[in-house]
Amino acid sequence: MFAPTDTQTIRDLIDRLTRLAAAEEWNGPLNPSQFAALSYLARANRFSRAPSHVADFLATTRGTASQTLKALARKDLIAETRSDEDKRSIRYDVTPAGLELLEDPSSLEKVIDALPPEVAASLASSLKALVLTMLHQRGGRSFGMCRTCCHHEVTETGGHCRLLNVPLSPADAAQLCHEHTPAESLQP
Amino acid sequence: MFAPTDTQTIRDLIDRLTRLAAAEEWNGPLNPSQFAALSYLARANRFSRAPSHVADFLATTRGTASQTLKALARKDLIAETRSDEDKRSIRYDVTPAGLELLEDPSSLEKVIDALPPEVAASLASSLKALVLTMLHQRGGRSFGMCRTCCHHEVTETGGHCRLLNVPLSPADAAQLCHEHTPAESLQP
DNA sequence: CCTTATTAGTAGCGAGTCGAAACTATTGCA
DNA sequence: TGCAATAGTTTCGACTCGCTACTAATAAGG
Repeated sequence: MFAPTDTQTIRDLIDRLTRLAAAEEWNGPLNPSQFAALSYLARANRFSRAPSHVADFLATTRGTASQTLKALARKDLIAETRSDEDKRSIRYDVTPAGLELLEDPSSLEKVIDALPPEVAASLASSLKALVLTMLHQRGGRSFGMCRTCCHHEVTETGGHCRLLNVPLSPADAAQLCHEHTPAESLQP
Repeated sequence: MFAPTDTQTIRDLIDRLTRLAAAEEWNGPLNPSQFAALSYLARANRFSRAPSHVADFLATTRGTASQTLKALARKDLIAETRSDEDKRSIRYDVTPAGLELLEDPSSLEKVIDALPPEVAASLASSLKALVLTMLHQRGGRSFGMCRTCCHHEVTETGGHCRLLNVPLSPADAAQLCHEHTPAESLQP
């Protein structure tokens, strides 16, 4: 009487997990959206910290992202920097106060931490596959790390991005980029 | 140079998956919360369809659940029934229109459907473990099916709930119950 | 009995999400 | 030079969400 794993079951588990995390989480003064935006900014490289990039990452609109970022800026967790080359664009950097807030793990993170490593690895790869498929369907960007990007090139000093034509430090190469394109395509 | 699967990575994937689904999803006129509530009501047994049960399941407050249910009732997707035994309590049943709405799968469900069965099974069991641990921490209920409950008893006519002392049809035993307590505890 | 919790559900408040549309400023293109 | 595309913001309306205060019904204890 083994039911084949129900699609709805998985959908439901993901939904409940997110809700449970959201109910418990509220990292300090932040709601889930604000936390997700802050967490993204802390991991994105300097070319990927504009409102439109945050909107892309969070799968929302620029308008909504703009509001969320303004809320974070009001709390001094991020600071805006206007670009010189393109006077339209803005970059939001995480302040020390923001980084501090990101340090303590949420209850969900603690629970994930307790998973056996091989279970965690398998879970991560399944979820990654789902996310990539969803992204592929909606034409969204993958936002991976530069070192897994097809535009990334390893040099003797560190790395180099062929697309933006800029040198990348090892720290840079471990950050998320909005131009990221996986080096290996989905069907190998 | 294999990074051990990062806790934050998994947290982030779950979050992104939910956001992608939420952005795409919007089943008809429903937002994710309303859809989750409707989906729950369709799967819950007749003892588990009150606002407080929905609140428990969605890990929110009774106030919020009440509003969400009122919104669904305004759209004639659920109908309220007042109890005779306890004049305080209300039960919301899904209407034919509500059931119809639940039929077409969301884009996330389609993507999950495409997973190889063994991957889906492993994913489901990992997620289930995470959800159960989170629930255990916050003292929440598991909302499983009667047939996996420690109060459930198999009889010749179908099943029986020792807790509520009521007979259960096979269909009943496959629904979610707010009194559900797993037959096997977490540490066997 | 009668008083006093306790429980079930609701209303209202304030902050915030979210999509959509309208709007400014800047840049790019032809 | 002009027009379209782009970056970001603002405003609107519907809704979520936690919170507090509230009503009504039930349960418990004297």
